[in-house]
Amino acid sequence: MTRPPNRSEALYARIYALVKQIPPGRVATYGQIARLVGRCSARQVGYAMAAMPSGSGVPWQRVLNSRGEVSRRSQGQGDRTQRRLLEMEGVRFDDRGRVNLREAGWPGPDADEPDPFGDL
DNA sequence: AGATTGACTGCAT
DNA sequence: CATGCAGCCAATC
Repeated sequence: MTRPPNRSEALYARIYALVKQIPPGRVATYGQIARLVGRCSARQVGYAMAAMPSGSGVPWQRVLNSRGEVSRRSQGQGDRTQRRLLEMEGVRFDDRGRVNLREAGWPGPDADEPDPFGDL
């Protein structure tokens, strides 16, 4: 049979699958996704996002950096679009353009629902 | 095969 | 809390 799929492709598929599990109004970090996927660094997650075709159904806008901020893109105004999409979902940014990960952070794939007592 | 870049992160200053 | 530097893995030249 043909040779097995490249590790990179499987890795990308994993990343996309996890990002798809992030519920609206929540955000995750590159490092968080990387750890959930395993054997993957945050850079690969960012790279996967950049290599992802538009319209793939992946809520890429819900992935932020470890500081809870929208990462600056090398090209285009994608970062602006990302922030707008998140605000539209109810994610609030402070004056410095940062999101409170303690509040809007995605708990994980096993807790896709926010806790009812999530008030600190 | 070596060097450079990239939607990153953690630690030191 | 802002800035700087090293580590990180894959893609591109």
